[in-house]
Amino acid sequence: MNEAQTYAVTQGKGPMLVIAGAGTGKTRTLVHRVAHLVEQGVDANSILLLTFTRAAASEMLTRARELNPACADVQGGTFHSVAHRLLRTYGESIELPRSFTIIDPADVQQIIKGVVAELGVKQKGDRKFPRNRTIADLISKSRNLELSLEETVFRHAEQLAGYLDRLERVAKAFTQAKRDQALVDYDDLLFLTEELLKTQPHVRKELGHRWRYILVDEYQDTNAVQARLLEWLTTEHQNVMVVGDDAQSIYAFRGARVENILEFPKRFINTKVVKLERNYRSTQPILDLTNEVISRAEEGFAKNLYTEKTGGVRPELLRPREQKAQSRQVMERIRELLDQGVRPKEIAVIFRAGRDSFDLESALRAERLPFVKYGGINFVALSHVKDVMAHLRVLANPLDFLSWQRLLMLLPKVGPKTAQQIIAYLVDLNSPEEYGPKLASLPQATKYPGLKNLSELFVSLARPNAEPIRLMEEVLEYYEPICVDAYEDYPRRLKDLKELPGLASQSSTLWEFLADTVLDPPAGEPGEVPADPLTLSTAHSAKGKEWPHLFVIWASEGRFPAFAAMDDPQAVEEERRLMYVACTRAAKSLTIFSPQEQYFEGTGFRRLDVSRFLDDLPPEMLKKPQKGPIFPVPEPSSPESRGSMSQARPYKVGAKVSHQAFGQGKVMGYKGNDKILVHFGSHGLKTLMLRLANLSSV
DNA sequence: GTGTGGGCAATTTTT
DNA sequence: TTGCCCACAC
Ligand SMILES: Nc1ncnc2c1ncn2[C@@H]1O[C@H](COP(=O)(O)OP(=O)(O)OP(=O)(O)O)[C@@H](O)[C@H]1O
Repeated sequence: MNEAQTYAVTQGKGPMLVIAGAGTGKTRTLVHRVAHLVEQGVDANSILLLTFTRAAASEMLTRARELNPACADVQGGTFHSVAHRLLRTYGESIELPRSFTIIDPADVQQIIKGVVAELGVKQKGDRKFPRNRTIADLISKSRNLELSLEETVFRHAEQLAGYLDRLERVAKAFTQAKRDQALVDYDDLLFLTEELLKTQPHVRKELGHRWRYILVDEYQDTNAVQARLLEWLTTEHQNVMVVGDDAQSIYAFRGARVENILEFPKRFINTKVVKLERNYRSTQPILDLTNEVISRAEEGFAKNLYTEKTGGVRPELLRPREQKAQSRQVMERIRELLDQGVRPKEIAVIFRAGRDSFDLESALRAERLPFVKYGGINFVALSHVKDVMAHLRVLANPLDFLSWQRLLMLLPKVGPKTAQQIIAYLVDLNSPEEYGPKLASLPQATKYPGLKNLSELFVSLARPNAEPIRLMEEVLEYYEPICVDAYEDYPRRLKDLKELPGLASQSSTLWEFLADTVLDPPAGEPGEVPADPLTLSTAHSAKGKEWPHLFVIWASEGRFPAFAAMDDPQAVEEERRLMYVACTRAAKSLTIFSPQEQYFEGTGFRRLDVSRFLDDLPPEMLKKPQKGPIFPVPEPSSPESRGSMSQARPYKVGAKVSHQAFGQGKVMGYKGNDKILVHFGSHGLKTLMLRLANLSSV
């Protein structure tokens, strides 16, 4: 710990703000402070650590425990998960039903869909009517920004202004539908908790006593209601430490307010402000690049990070012709690193959007290189997984008609109408013991034989204290035949379902399991968790992490920044910060790929420029492919003809050449037309793709 | 009312 | 590649 870090770690009571750039040890300081407090005799139970993801919380707590085993009892989680726990305990005092369940964005969209149909606000053939997803995002945005829907539409979706009155009706009906079914969405968790703390002084007091120290990581990405929650939780003692970096604020799109961190000292009087400037993560060449990237932001961030690490390689920009060539080149570079003895765990590939890695994923699978992927679609959003979860959700919440509808429609000959008719009989259900008998005695029971099986399932599921894994096993046994019937591609889906018991076994109660799957969806693809995988991650999901060797792909205009962001200057600035976050994850090497072309349905290939965030950087900061046709050998015009064009053998056998990673070596020969054999003193004989190696003569 | 197949558009980021 | 709408057959 350096001096500034030590100061932050050892400060006594009162508010503190650590605001500093990437890799300066903010998170580490937070962890050490937790351990320090415990060392000083603070009860671990009375410390609350709030983080951006639950994974971050458990990682930090693990690190704290390594410093001091007594940290095991420190409380941690996201704002959402802590809010959930509070509502489970105290929710009844604000008239929240005990049986409330949390819904995910897909459920929200389902409810919106139902509401739109019910209100009849969408005219037939109206092509411009916003998608359910768009409406859901808009409503959430207006809540998080705490603006009226009108204001939100006006600012962020002007093209929908004509639908405003209808959208308002949809929003209202959506709120009512949630209330009727005791459903709580992500935003509700925060706002209901605020209501709880605001209206229930005894709860506030109790919590003020329970949590004497509150620490928050990534504070730049919190929204207005989260900041208020923090104030409510700390009114009693003001022992609050927040850390963050305004230059890394990347969630404004969902209502995060960078003002939270900037104005923290105003909200908490006598705040001690700590700034850190020494970077412990990256080499100087990487910092030179990232400092430059962020210095070009409109806000003019004054970041001046330095390191005492010496040496390091210059970040490099490569311009593959298109997606396939990009994947090939990334694979090639990864192979080189692995050949040098780098572990896959030390390598990550970062990109803007979840789908940006699809092509690379197939390449990795073909080469049997194991990887984990963070970001993009998640496992619990798969429709067959949701089918299964619906059966468990109604066990917890009898009023969850959304789930009833879903599971009823799985029965043969039951569609939306029949499901609604059946649901009309289910409204007075109170507890799972009643489900089986009720379903069996339904007037529709004879006409729809599926109801009998369902009834039997619920008879055996009606065990209030059963472990989630047991319940899961029963539901799966029931559901698997349905899955086979319902989906053409059932083998793949059955394979996914096999992962569910494992997931369920990690929670000890049904409530916990349901909340966990929604609040902490398992990352990436289900199944085998490889021992030493490469990491693929969206830039958002990479926040707060680091890897020795980093590749950023699709750094081209239209992809990063995304087309969708390009006509809103504020969105472009957020993309810039996102690029900064991406690049600052690198410790030792940073290689950026910017494909020159992208294929569009219909119009074919279109040229893409280098991302504006990286354009015009001096070659001292970013090594670029040489311009001009001579060298490196141009990409073949189509993947099929690969190799056949590179006739050039630019180095004589025996010539001395230099390579970015391997240093100096001697050309030993060629392999085919596109591979060169070079002997490097320290690294031995290497076969390199001529096109990618970027050798230079010495 | 339910099930199915064709056509067509859209596709950022996440607790 | 998915997901949604629509028209049509049972
Ligand atoms: N005083 C120190 N001595 C040695 N290593 C340190 C020190 N402080 C931080 N580090 C290391 O620097 C790296 C970055 O630290 P950390 O993740 O805490 O930074 P951060 O400020 O939270 O970064 P970011 O904002 O980019 O997420 C980590 O590998 C950490 O172990």
